[in-house]
Amino acid sequence: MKPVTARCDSVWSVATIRELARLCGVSPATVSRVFNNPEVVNAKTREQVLRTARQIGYLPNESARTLATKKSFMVGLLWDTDHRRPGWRHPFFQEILIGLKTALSGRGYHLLMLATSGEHTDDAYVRAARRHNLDGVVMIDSGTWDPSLRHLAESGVPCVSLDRPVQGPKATYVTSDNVGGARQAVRHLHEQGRQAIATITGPAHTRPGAERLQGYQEELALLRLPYRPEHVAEGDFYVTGGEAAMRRLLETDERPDAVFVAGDEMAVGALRAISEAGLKVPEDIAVVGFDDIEVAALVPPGLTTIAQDKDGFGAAAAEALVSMINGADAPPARILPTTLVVRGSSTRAI
Amino acid sequence: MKPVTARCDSVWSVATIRELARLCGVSPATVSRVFNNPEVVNAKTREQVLRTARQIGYLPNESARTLATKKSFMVGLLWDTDHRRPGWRHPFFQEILIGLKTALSGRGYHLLMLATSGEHTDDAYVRAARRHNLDGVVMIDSGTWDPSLRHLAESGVPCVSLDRPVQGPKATYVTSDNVGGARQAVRHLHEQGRQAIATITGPAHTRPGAERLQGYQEELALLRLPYRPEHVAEGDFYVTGGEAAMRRLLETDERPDAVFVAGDEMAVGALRAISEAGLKVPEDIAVVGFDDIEVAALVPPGLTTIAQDKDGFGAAAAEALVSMINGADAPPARILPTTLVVRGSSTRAI
DNA sequence: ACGGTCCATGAAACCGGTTACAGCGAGATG
DNA sequence: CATCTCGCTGTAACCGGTTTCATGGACCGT
Repeated sequence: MKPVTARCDSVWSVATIRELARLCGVSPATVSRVFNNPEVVNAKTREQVLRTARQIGYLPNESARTLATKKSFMVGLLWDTDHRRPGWRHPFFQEILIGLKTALSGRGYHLLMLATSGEHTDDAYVRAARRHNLDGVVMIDSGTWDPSLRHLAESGVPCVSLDRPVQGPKATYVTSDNVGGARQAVRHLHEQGRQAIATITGPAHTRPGAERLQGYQEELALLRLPYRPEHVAEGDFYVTGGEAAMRRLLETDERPDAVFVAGDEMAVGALRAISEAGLKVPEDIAVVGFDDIEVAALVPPGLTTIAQDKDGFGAAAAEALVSMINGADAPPARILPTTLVVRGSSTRAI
Repeated sequence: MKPVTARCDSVWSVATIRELARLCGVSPATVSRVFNNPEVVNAKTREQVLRTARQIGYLPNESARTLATKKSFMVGLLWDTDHRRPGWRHPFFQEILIGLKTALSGRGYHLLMLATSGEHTDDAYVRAARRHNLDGVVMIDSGTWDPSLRHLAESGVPCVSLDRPVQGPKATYVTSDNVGGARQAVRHLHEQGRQAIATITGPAHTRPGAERLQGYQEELALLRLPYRPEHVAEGDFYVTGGEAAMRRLLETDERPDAVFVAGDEMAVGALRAISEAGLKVPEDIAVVGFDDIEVAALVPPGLTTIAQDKDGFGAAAAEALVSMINGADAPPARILPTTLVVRGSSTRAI
């Protein structure tokens, strides 16, 4: 009998481990073992405990468990609150987020998006991480965040950064081969017969921005194409910045016949500026972007772009994090290869 | 003096409340009060405790705190693992996620994305919520998830669902005025002089899908336009589904001169199908979408659409959740108004 | 000098798990 | 039969906070 679960709130019958132990006539320790170390407990006892647990709806309390073991199985997601710079608000990172969550999930880790409760000290995130017993932390490039990042890297909390280099005993990063990708882009444009290849860059203080510019310059040199500073315009990684930058490029003395844009969002802006100027893509100007976010495929005539391995980001981050959590030293940085995706914006015929 | 922070691992000096209490010559209880109930403790003691806390880098352990208080200040995010249906993977929900996180953050709540550790029972989420002492839960429409949802609504955990109706003592939902929005769309098309207005719907088993279809039908009736079943094609809320649906519409005996598409992603697909068929938007066929996700503004000729109040979703959800957490009964459902955003796809001249 | 408030604090139990260590009984071994 | 192993289980301390309740002292009015 004992229909303890009389009321509809049966679900809320808060059963503790001692309660369950009492019902089974064993000690709490044994119950604990049933869940954490099943093989050491006698098969019959084990079955009975499991059965009873199911009956009364016993669920271990994770807070208590974390308190005792110091493992939370949670990874913190550092969310830049400065919405003006490319943070999680950027479509690229939104697409990454999914992959990251999936990869972590697969390894049994939860993802905690911390409330950045107003306090904006350098160590706000380290503090948050420690308060919550986070097993690890993921953060993305955030321009001027260095102090925060350094604190984290030094704190000993396993930490992987996306796109921004960081090294420490328990800190590493994953990024795309930005230099190589940019070179692919320029080479492709050159192979299409373009000669005056301009570029729209990301903000100079961001790592991807700087590296993609570097790749652009390197490949120009290799191809023995002239480097013209007036053919370099800085954007902000978003549509409007790309549009403005393109307008500036169109006003230069010698109009470019191609432009490598260091981000798809900006590239979409560039397309718009070009069409507003009454010019055609790719006939008058060929465009190659970077990222391969969803819009790239959707905007006519189809944006040729350097695709980043977005699922790879999440997977690599999760893998590095978990290995560090399990005691390993920080693995070397992962530089993910990029691939050229050819669409209409750089080729006459699709 | 006292450069306690000699070693780099100073940050890791795990200070407990008893340690801090000892250093200050007070009891743990007092220290606890300093942080939770500052006004009841003597000003001098308080200052001293705070100072010492800063010196030794004391941080309260949230797990211990949660264990004792049963409040975690965490809200769970239910993440549909079934990637075939419109879940968090859909751009619309990605845009919502930002707002939700921000709104919750502002109220001091963290957002926990739970690992759905393989177990696919109806009550998996209730169990997860209880294990982690979640203060509340947010979930999105997920088609066939009803059992899960019901479990949650009955469990007593404060819970707000996005887009899918649910009612319970601690459960409510927020959604857009899908019927009204659809009617706005149809009316707009009619005002542009269109007569044969078709529609591409979301999957019939989704709530927004059904409601937008209903709005379409209602407005047709009101305008005394004929309702033709062959002018209704079902999509999947994604680009490819919209494209396929549009192709079917183009094959009907009487070709429509306008189409209301119940989602921007699908609308983009529709645009593509139309252009592939050698037709022009808006000259031959006018298109109105739903959602106003980012691409809507980017894809030529600009997608006229029914905008959902994305920030409103997050804000309303957070508000409802927090009020329930604080003891209030479930507030009534919030139906957010939609607004018509006119772009090139429905008007000859922008 | 005395009883009553009020303020500030401390002692100790409690939240719900984990785990080091000790103990016990059964079977194997000499 | 004594002893040793081994498999299984229980005791109790511990994780790091919170909170109830009791208490001690300062201050007040009479």
